[in-house]
Amino acid sequence: MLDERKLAVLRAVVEDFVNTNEPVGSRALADRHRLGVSPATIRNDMVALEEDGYITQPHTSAGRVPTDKGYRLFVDRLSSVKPLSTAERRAIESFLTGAVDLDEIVARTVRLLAQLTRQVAIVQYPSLTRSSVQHVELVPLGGQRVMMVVITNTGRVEQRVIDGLGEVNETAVNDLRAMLNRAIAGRHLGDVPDAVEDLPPQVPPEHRQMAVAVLSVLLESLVERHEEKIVLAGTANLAAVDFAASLRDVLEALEENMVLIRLLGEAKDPSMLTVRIGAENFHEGLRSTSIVSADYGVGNQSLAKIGVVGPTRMDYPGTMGAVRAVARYVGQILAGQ
Amino acid sequence: MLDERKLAVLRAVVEDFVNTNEPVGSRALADRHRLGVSPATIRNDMVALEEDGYITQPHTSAGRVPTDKGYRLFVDRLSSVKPLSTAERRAIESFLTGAVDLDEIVARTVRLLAQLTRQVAIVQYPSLTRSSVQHVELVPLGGQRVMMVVITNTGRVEQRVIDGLGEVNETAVNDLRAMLNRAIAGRHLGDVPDAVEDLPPQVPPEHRQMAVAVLSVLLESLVERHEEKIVLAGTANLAAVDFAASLRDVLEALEENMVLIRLLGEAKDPSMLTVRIGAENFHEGLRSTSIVSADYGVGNQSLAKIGVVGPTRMDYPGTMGAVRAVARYVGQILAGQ
DNA sequence: TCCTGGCACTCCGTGGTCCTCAGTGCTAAT
DNA sequence: ATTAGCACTGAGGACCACGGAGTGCCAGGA
Repeated sequence: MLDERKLAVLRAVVEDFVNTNEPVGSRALADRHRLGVSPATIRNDMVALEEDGYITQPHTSAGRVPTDKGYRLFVDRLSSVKPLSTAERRAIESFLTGAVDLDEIVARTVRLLAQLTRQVAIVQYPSLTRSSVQHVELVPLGGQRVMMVVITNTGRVEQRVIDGLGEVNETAVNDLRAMLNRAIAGRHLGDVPDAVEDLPPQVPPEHRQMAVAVLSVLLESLVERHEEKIVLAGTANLAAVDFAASLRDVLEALEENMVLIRLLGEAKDPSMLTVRIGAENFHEGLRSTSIVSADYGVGNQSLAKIGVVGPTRMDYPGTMGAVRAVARYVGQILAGQ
Repeated sequence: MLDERKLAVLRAVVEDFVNTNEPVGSRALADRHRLGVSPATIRNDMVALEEDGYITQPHTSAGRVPTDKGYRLFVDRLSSVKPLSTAERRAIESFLTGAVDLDEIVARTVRLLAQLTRQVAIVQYPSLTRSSVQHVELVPLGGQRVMMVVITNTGRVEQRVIDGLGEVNETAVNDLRAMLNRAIAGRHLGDVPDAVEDLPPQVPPEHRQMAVAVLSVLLESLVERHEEKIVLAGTANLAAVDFAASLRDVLEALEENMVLIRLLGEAKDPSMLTVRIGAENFHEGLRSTSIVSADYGVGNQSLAKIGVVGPTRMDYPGTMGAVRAVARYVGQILAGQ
């Protein structure tokens, strides 16, 4: 059905269209790529490709444009991830080193990725679930309130004020803190529920109410808010593109954190590059965009995702290379913390 | 020079242009507004207004459009802040109540403001400088590291890891923590430098190095990062507007936090509404936008600013009303925390 | 003195026509 | 199977005419 040459034609169509943003015709193709055949032959191949739905014509006497299906084939079989230039690698390193805390690492990463790809970059904060507890701090705030601060090994800090505990006794708080840390320091957050299960009976009855309240907030804060935090950069790069959908729809989608989280979350193969093209995205406003995403983490433990959103007409090999490289570097930086 | 009627004409021009986004002519003005004079008279007034630079013509046979100077006069003398409808007030309340922590208050506020004004909203986190210390926590992390967590009365939490302290002695940390809290709990952050000045001599010599290191990081974290944090929402609303400058430039400016901070910071009259129109903004990309900003705070203590960015052609009275109302509500919410 | 109706003028935007041109599909020849 | 040749198609640009909105100016009236 699709012989070697037809595939070469498809590849050429994708590459040219990405470069020029104009429908590409058989003559231009024969000129720019050494396909070794005449425009007429290319035309015949194009008819076949169009029948199979890989390319399409905006109107009768125009050149061809890849369809989502065409891009999909291109990404899967016709291209390879483009490694970064050494200049780009150096840029990454100088950009990411010197960040003092997690917030800054994330902020720099997202800006770096936006700059490298000239598109919109998304970085998700390291998931709490997969990291482990470094320390739990309980601070009596006066009145009936206690502030709980959970510090993870990825440098993330989660804080919550717990109210309505009845009388807060300072030594009771100290005891509870010590007990908590003994039970869960060093554990993966996923293991925390099991680890604290049998704590309440060990607390003297007069403070048990407080202990239960603190534990329930602790557990709640681990499950509830774990993967919510996301950062964007490079939205200005969208202004240069003309979308089939209105720019407004795209910007609106990007402001919905829940949408982005789902987008990143839908990776097929963890720890691999994932590419979702055009209508493969469930969200209306993102029907004419593609998303390239990857996991990052420490060792082979995935902590969260990063990704890039751009027009379906994007430089897939280059974008994939940038996303992969940045994901790796961030992992290294986090490991070094 | 500018009699009552000319001012009325200017007001009418601004209002109509904001509504229709089309140059407004003398006939349309005479029809829509009860000015009590004929189009010819209005034309004469328009000539005067144009000579004084308040309005201008895109081309010879077109209607008039307000200039920045025209908007300025309109805002200063010809309009009043428009109070919100009761429906809008109710929306604010239901939107802001139920937020559990500072992050959520800020996030909800910025989205609320974007929604009310249908423009881009900016909210600055409450300044550390003007709030006071609730508690300082020091947590030994093992090795030579200590984590410092400063909790303020506005619910903000500032954390820092301090490294390279030499041997970290647990009791020394406990002593230092107690001493620190005695010295600065309840104080305004601005007073902290004075309050800790005479602490080092009170620390036993063998732990003095650690104490000095902790103090210097504490002071540094108060001055350095105090007003950096800013949140945006509603950029999608920009897509509907056509700017003189390219949309890209505007989006780029909005991504530069430092620019936004300066913009908000340049309020003339603290605790009042500030409006900066078009070229009054120092930043290139924002020459065709206006910014309406206001302080918010608890009592008469200003903590930070909120603002709205939109085209110079914006509904000033409505926007000002929304900004003022939201600023007040946020203040109340923060006070209740 | 100020306002107004009338009038000639200007220029934008629209719609129609024509033409060019890139690109196609088809057919016949190699 | 490939290619050259050719007729056909539709988008887009140039050109033009025209209607309409809006102006500036002037002369007459309150």
